[in-house]
Amino acid sequence: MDSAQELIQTRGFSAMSFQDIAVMVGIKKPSIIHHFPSKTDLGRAVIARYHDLFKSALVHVQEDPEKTPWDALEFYFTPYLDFGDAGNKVCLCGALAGEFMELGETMQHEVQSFFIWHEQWLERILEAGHAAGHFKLNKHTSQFARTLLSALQGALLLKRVTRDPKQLEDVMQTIRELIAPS
Amino acid sequence: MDSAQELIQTRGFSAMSFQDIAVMVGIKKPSIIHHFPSKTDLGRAVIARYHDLFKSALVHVQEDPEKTPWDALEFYFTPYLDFGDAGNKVCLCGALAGEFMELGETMQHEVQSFFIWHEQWLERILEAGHAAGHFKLNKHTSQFARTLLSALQGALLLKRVTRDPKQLEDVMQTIRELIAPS
DNA sequence: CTTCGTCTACCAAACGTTAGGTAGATTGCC
DNA sequence: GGCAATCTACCTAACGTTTGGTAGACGAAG
Repeated sequence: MDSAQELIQTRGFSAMSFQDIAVMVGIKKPSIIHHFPSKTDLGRAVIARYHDLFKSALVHVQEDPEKTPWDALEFYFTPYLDFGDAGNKVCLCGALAGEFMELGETMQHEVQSFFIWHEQWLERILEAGHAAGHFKLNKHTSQFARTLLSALQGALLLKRVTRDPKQLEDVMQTIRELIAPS
Repeated sequence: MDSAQELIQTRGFSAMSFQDIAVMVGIKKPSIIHHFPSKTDLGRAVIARYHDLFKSALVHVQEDPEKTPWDALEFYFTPYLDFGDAGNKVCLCGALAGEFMELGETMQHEVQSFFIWHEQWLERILEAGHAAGHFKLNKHTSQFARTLLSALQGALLLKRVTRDPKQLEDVMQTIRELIAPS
């Protein structure tokens, strides 16, 4: 599943094959199919694992009373920054969004849930930070959460294309300045 | 080329095949290869045409003395809005960015040029609007241009995934409010 | 003795690409 | 004007490879 996820993030779901994974893991193709009977099954499993990982990490930092909403937001950025070790990895679901119409209903649903959950998490964090006076925001919290998520996903794609790590850092810094109380 | 572009925007470059195009156009597969000897050739041609279309349209509105920077920015949004007629089309280069590592050097360069040019165009418009007092901006025009482009590309992807046209409208409205002078 | 993970050996379908050829329009030359 | 060479767009047929997926055998472990 690690190999599958990496292949999706770097080359895309359509371009990923059982054979590619087999070579990376060191076993033969049918052995992989034994565990994931279809490509869709493998895709679903990878997305579900990815989603759960984010969920537990984000909920954890959100419920920690010692963490400010700023900490939560910075923590939200870090996994995206960490993708930078390879430099050519984007968010798993960002990659899948690019070939969304090719995914089949079940996987489409899973990607959709990922983004909807993320949008709502961001909105909650923003609202909590606003209520506590940490963030400066107008009333349209939901729209701003959408913009933030969009910008982050777009920045990851553009970072890979332009080969400029600053692409992501600039976007993050811009967001920080936009919500920092004057 | 119209069919090829539509297929890339909806299903992705890897998933697009000569056969698909052949069926849409009504001729046979090798006849298409007669015009575009390789899949890469076809891809390059489609990107170049797309890039030129944007370039001429954007430069035109930029140089029109009767148009304010606001008009230019709104005009910049419209082609992205027009993709909405199908509802499941994203920016051509946004789709290609998702499978960037699978594209081969020549196509990678073409996609890269597209985004770099766009980023610079946006920066010029923002700076002109700022100088003329139409926009409210801090000094980091380049970073904001990057954020704007990222948000736009991300919003197009998310719109298709969430099946919510408001996804794009919300992002556009947020951007307008951010740079509108108080 | 059954279950599990892996294997070899296949399959049909689709892929990008090549080869060889046909019909019709265009062009240069007498 | 007539004629041959060339070009263009398309065709059928097949190439070798890769795809997702299947069937059945093997050894190890409980």
